[in-house]
Amino acid sequence: MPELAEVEYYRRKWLPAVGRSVTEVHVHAGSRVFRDLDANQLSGLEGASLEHSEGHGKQMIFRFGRSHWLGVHLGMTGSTSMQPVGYQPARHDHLVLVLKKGGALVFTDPRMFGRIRYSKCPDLPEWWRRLTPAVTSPGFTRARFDAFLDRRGKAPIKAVLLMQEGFPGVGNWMADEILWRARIHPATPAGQIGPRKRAELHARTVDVAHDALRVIGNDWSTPPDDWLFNHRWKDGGRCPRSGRPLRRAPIGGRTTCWSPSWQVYRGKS
DNA sequence: CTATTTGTTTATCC
DNA sequence: AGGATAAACAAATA
Repeated sequence: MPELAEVEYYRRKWLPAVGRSVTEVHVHAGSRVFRDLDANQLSGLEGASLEHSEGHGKQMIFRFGRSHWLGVHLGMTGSTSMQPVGYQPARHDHLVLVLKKGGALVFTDPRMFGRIRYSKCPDLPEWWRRLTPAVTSPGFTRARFDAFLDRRGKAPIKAVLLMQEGFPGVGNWMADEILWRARIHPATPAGQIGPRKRAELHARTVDVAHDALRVIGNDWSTPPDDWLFNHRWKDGGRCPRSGRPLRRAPIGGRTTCWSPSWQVYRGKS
């Protein structure tokens, strides 16, 4: 479920706990969400208080005390929540941080594609520092964008937009929305897109990220009907711009929705 | 029972 | 060697 804006929405769920300390750590040890991490290490959070948090693409990081870093990735079905006093962990809760003045921070994920990271170190951990520039940051330059597209020149642009090292936070619906706004056919090989269309694609990527954060990131509002978003999963859905039927098919390994009458550009020029 | 899912990693193919 | 693609992961839902 979560892409850039949904991740921001969930990250905020834990922010009311800033300044409060952890009294107990409950883990579902051995759960896939911990991967190579020994979940027992998380007991290091006991006694530390939540101090700071950042989001980046689909990743979030929470600092406890001065040197405890907790990373959360929601995968496909993960979510974070803050629960009231006396909360009883549910079946798919993998991490529960009980807070000193009551309540708990919870990470839940039925499918376990999500991931919890933990590091104890003075500075930002390596897995956070190596992230590439956010699409909403000044570091997301045309030069970097061009180099990335050229390097993945044979892959369909839809697949390239989903690559987190180039477009952190972009997921399936955002990629479709970006391509629809830029009027580029999703199967277009990335290297076949000419400079004018690249400028369009770069700009629309930034727009969709900002729009998604504004609309979904705060309170998960429903986007307006002039986005592709509201039409993409409906059978018989129509393009808000051309009024013609939308199409769905797997491209780049993922179900893709586009407007054949609107997204006519297929490369070159 | 089958097909679907807004994600990532690994294996395999080219 | 490095990029492209498919499979695997696991569970809920339609």
